[in-house]
Amino acid sequence: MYEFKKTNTKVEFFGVKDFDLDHVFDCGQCFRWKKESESSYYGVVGEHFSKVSFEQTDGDEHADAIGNIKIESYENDENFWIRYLDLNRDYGAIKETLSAGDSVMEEATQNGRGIRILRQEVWETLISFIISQNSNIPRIKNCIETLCSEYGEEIGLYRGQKIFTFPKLQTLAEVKEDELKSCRLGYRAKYIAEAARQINRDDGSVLEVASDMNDKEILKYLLHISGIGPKVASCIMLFSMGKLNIFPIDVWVKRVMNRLYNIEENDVDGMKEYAHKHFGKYGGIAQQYLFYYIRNLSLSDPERYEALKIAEDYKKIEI
DNA sequence: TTCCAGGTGGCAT
DNA sequence: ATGCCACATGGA
Repeated sequence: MYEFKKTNTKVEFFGVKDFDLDHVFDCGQCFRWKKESESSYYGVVGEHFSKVSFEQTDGDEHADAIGNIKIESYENDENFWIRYLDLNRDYGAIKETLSAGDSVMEEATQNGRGIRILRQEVWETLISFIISQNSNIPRIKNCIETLCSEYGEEIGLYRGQKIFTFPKLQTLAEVKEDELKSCRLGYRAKYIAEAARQINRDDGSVLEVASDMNDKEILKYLLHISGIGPKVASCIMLFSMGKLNIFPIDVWVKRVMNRLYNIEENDVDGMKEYAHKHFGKYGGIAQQYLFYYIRNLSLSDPERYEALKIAEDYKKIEI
């Protein structure tokens, strides 16, 4: 178990296991953390500019590293960061469980070692994943950054860059849809304007208590909001409500489930069933390993990734 | 140029 | 319930 130390503007955790900053911030679950240097990222949590860095103290890069996390922020409540970074969960044990008898997962967990499922703010996650639909990660980041610079609050300057908070519910609920279009959100501008008004009308505090509701209730609430379907709802539940059992299915997960688990590409129910049966309460973590794995493969080793496709085509021909 | 990207809403069967 | 298709935009 780790130890911690803090001051007014700093929180440090020592001896943290199963933690890799790049994998945490770059695995596709969050969009606003920016890499500043090797092993250091900066971003905004709530109202506070924050800088997170990791120093490895033991193990090599191919093993599960042990090291120290340093957070420089006026958000200096260690419990906030423990929850945000999911530090009290034994990811080593989870990886072992998931990998038992599953060579795909063995490779995926190795690839994504040090991933932690963040517990992000519900409102920010909700809007971010409405934006994410039918888009790609670089553009999602751009859209969110523009949205923040237009409607967020400027809280400082860092290395010549203005730093903004994420826009508040009230702010977006009052914005006209036409105005939102200047953020290059495309057709999602309408969804966001409408979603903000709906949530505001429903009393925004539902988002604060949502985590305590059961999965069905949360899903029902989220699905009635404009621009939120099954996939976006799943991501909101997984990345902001601590519902680690939820298994979001997007194009990449469809690909990996099809090519490596041999499930029909459009059989979403079959994939959910498989995840429930084999990944159980850690379905969401498994999903993130798989998502990060297949996406990395397509970027870093296109030949091997394409080979999976070829294998799939060949299988079809055989049948 | 055309195709695709962490899908959803609306409409027709 | 299930199957299409339009929807904005930018990068490959």
